[in-house]
Amino acid sequence: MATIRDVARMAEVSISTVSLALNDPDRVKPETREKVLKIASSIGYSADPIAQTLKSGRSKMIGVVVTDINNPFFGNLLHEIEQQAYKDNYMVLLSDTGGDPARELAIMNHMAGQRVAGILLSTCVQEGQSIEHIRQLKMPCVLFDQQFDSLGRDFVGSDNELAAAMLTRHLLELGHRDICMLGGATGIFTSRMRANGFIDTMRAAGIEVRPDMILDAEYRADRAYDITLKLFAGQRRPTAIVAASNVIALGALQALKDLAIDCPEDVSLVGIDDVPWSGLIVPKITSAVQQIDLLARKASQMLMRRIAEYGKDAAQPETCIFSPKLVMGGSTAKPPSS
Amino acid sequence: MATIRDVARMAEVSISTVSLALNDPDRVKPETREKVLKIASSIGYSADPIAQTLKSGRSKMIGVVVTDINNPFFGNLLHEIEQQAYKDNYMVLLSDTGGDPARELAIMNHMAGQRVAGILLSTCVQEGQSIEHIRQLKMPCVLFDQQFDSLGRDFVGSDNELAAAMLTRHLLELGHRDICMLGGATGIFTSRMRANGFIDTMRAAGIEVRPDMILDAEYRADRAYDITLKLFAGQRRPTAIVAASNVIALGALQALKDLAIDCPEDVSLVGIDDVPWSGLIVPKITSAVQQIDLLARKASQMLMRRIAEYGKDAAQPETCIFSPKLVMGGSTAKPPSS
DNA sequence: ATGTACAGTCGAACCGGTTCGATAAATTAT
DNA sequence: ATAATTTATCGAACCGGTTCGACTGTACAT
Repeated sequence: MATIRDVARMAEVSISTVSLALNDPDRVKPETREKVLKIASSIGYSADPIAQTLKSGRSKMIGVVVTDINNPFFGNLLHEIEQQAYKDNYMVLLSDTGGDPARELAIMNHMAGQRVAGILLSTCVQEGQSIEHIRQLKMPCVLFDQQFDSLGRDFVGSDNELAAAMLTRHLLELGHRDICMLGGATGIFTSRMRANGFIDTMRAAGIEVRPDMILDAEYRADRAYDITLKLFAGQRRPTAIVAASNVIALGALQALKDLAIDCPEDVSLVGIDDVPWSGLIVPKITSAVQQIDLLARKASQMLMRRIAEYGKDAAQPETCIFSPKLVMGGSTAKPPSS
Repeated sequence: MATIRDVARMAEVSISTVSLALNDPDRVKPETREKVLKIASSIGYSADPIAQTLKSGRSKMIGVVVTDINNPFFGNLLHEIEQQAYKDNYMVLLSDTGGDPARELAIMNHMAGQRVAGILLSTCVQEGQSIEHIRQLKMPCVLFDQQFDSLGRDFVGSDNELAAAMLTRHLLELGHRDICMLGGATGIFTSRMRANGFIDTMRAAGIEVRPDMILDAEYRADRAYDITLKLFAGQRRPTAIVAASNVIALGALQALKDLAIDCPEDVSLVGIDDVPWSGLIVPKITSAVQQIDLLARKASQMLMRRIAEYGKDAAQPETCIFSPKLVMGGSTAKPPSS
C-alpha cells in the first residue's frame, strides 16, 4: 500500500505538503496541489484510516449496541442504520449484549477503545442498576428504544404508552373487560411504559388492573408460551391478551394454538410491533407498530449531528418520540358471550 | 486514558521494558514484571488497540459481509458469529451489500483499511463477474453460503443439491409430476446448485425439466409473489412448487393465498431454510433447513485458525459442507386428482 | 586474570498519518 | 531601498504502541 511518504517523494515535496494538499487545498500553491493530487491518484494512494484514527482520536465507525440481533425489530433497525451510515461514509461496529448489563459495559469499552465516532445504544440496563458507563461516556451517544431519564442523552423512541393504550382501547371497545397483559420486567423502560398505557386505559374505563393481570414474559417467546399455557390452565381465563412485543404475541399465539383455543373467537390477541410475513400468520395479529425506518433514520441523523459538533459546545439533549400505527389484523373479536 | 509512558514513568523503567513485561513476561526480571503489572493495573492501563493495530497491521475485529441482514438466515448466522467472535475477543464489523457487487468491493476495501484480522464473506458476485477483489485479498477470508470454485479459499456451506433433491423427491413420492421451481439467477452459486438438485431428481424419475419450469425469483419475496400470480394465471398450472429459499416460499404462499388457491389441497409448496415463527404460518411450509448454528461455528473456527496461522505457510483451503435437514410441515399433499 | 555467554534493560526507529512553528521567498507598504 | 506582510513549504513533534540492536553487569569457563 502506498503511503504519504511515497507520494511526497514522487512529487518532490515534503510529506506535510502532501497532507496539506489533500486536506486543506487552499494552503498550497495550485500547481503543487495538482501535482500531488495527480500522483496520489496515479499510485492509488489513500490515507490509512488507522493512522488517522490514532492521530485524531476518532475513527469512521459508529457502534451499534442492541440486546438481540435476532429480533426482527432490531434486524430492521440495523439494516436501516447501516444504510444511513454507509451514505455518511461510516461503517457499523455491531454488538449484541444478549440482555447482560456486564456485557454491555464490556462492549462499550471495547467500542470506545476502537475510537468509534459515536454509539447508538439500546441499553439492557434496568432501572436501579448502574448506568455510569453511559453517563460517563465521553463520546456522542444516542439512546434508542430504551430510555433512561435524567441521563442527559439524546433519545429516539416510540410512544410506548400510546401503543399499549391504543391496543387496550380497541379491546375495550369490542367489549372485553377481562384483559391480561404479557409484558417485560418493570425495570425495563419500554415494558414499564407499555404497562402504564395498559393500566391507565383500563382505569379510565373503570376497570382496576390487579397485579396478577400483568405477567412478566421477559420479552421472550418461550416465556410467553409457558405463561400463556399456565394462564389458560387456571380457572379465570381472560378474554383478551395484550402482548408487549411481537415475539411475546407470537409465543402466546403458539400456546393458544396448541391449547386449541381459537383466536379470535375464544380469545383476542393484540401485540406491539410487526414481524416479517405477519400477513401469513393466521390470524394476522392486530398490532401497534413502530415506524422503524423513521426511528432508525432519526437516530442516525442525531448521532451524526452530535459527531459533527463534537468538541464545540453541545446542544441540549434532544428527545424524539414517534407515534406507533395501529395495524388491524384478524386476531380480535367480541368476547364470547358468557 | 493512561498510556504506556505513564506506566513507565511510575515504575521507573523504560517504555520498552513495560511493553516487554506485558507481552513477553519471561524477558524481564520477575521483580520488575511484578512492579510493572501492579502499577499498570492500579492506574487501569490497557494498551490502545488502535496503536497496536497501526504497528502490527491487524486489528481485533473480523469483518462479516452479507447480502441482506434482514433475511433471517443471515440474521441467525450473524448472531452466532458474533457470539463466537466475542469469545475469541474479537468484535464484528458488519456490512450489507444489498446484492451489489460494486458495493461489496467498496466494503471489502473499507474493511481491509480497518485492518480487520479476517473476513467472513457471503459474496453476491455472480459466475462470470470479476472476483479479483476476493482472489487478491491478502488476508484470511472464509466464504460461506456462496461458493466460488477455483478461488482457493476456505468455504463453509450446505449441500444445496441435496436440499433441493430431498424436497423434490418428497413431492415425487406424493405423486406430483408437474413441478415448478422458483429459484434465483443461475449466476448465483446456491441457486445453480439448488436447480441442479431439482433437475437431477426429476430426470431420475423420468421427467424432463423444461427451462420454463425454473423461474428466477431473485431470492426476493416480492418477485416470488409476482411470478406465482402470473404462473397460476396461465393455462398449465403446476401441482407443486419448489421454492429455492425461505423468502421465496413465503412470497409464493402469500400469492396462493391471495388467489384463493388452497395449499396443500390444490398446490403443494416446499422451500429451503426456515423462518422464525414458521410454526405459526398456515400451512407450515415443509422445508430443507440448513443447520445455521453449525455453519456459523464452523466458519468462525476456520477463520480463527487462518488468523492464527497467518504468515506461516498456510494449510490447504478447506471445504466444509453440512447436510440440510428435512422438516415436515403441512404444505404438501397428493396432487388433486385430475 | 581474561574471555565468553547471557540476562536484563534501554534508546531509537518504526507504523502512517496531522499539525504547529519556523523559514525562506515573494509581494506589498512605507 | 528597506521594512512589513503574506504566501508556500518544510522539519519536527506527536498519537501510543512494538521491536531490534546495543549496552551494562554478573556468572561461568578457560
